[in-house]
Amino acid sequence: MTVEATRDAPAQKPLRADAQRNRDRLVEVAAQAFATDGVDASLEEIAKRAGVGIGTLYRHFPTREHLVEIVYRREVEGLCHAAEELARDHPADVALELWMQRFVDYIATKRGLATSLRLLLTTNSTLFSDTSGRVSGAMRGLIEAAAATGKIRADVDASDVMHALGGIYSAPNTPDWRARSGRLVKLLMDGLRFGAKKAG
Amino acid sequence: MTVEATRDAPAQKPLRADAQRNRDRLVEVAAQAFATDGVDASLEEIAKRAGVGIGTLYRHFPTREHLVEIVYRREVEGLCHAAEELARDHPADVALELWMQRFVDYIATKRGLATSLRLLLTTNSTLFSDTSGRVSGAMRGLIEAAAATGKIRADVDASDVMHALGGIYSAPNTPDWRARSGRLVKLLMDGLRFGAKKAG
DNA sequence: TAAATAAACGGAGGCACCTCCGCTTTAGTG
DNA sequence: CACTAAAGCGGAGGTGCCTCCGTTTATTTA
Repeated sequence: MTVEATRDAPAQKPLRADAQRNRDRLVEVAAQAFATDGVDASLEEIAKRAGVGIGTLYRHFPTREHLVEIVYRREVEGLCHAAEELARDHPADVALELWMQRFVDYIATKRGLATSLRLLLTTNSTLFSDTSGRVSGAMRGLIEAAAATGKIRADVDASDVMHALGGIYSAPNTPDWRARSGRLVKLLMDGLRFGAKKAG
Repeated sequence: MTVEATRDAPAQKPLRADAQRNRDRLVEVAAQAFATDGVDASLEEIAKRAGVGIGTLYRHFPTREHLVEIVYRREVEGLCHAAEELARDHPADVALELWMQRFVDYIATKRGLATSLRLLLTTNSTLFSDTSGRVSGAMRGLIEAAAATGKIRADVDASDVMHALGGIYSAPNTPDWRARSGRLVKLLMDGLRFGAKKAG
């Protein structure tokens, strides 16, 4: 109840240089750890690998969920950024294919974080809308570009493709999941290329 | 991979007398502990208070969620049983009112278990359908009885009342939540009694 | 009732969580 | 540069989780 310059605009002031460094390092290491060992990766281990004390980790991320959320958002960010980059550096159909392969990795991560994410997605209502919108937006961009340049058939849209990728979300857990998903993407691409420019 | 009389009909054989005793005791104590301290109550403490070792607790309930689920189902069971009992021992409108007061306790518990339950309800798909059906069924019985005997107005049904109680679920967490909910029930009952037998 | 056996018990031990607070580092100021 | 306040660091320590396995107890059989 102490009255003390209660800040109401929480436009967080920039972190001190060392703090920012540590924070970045932590997220980096955590992303790796979650990917390798699942959401239950030891936070103490993460702190150690990032070369900081456990206290530092907890100051930056008060709960495991905070850290998971940051890592997940970063993943989404990376995926969207990759879309732009691939679009710049490759023919539209190749960009789309490469991106979908990366999308498989994203799903893999998402599955790894499943338990925590489920909770986060029901709790933190903005998380779902933020991320799913961004991802499908990135995909739409790639598809429209590929269709516009005649590299893939023009009679499909982003939601069709997203739907076609649905299988990746579901039937899981086998050790060959990743390989299978890769093949699914290839298959889908063949289908998309078939008939390109024909229907135009 | 050892082949060894794999039982396929898991009609669980009755527990040994002492085991059953311990199990009952654990659930009892856990219900109390969860109500008092929330879902994060110490399992070791629960075991101790139940007079058993922590190993025993874990043998019966491999995870905290198992225990939470059992406690929750027991709560639902109790609530439904109370409906029958109250209906037997009181005039229909009084039974309904008393039952709704108890319903408030149930909601309180449910809120206490919130985090775990949310996870359970998205994971364990039968849990939701089982319990919500039973509870609203019990309520419907009481309401129809009260309406049939002319103790409350006849132009409402169970889903109306459930809806009217919606406020109890939502706006929460203030220390006077329970008192407020109690008043809400009273208010609702007055409304239900008003016009009884008039419209018949 | 005594012996045999399957079921259940319980708590020590190892690991992870998370808080707390004395120490260190940074970023300003003169 | 020297100084200082504020920001950040880190890890010891107290607590809870959960597994593992030697010991105890209920039940069955003779």
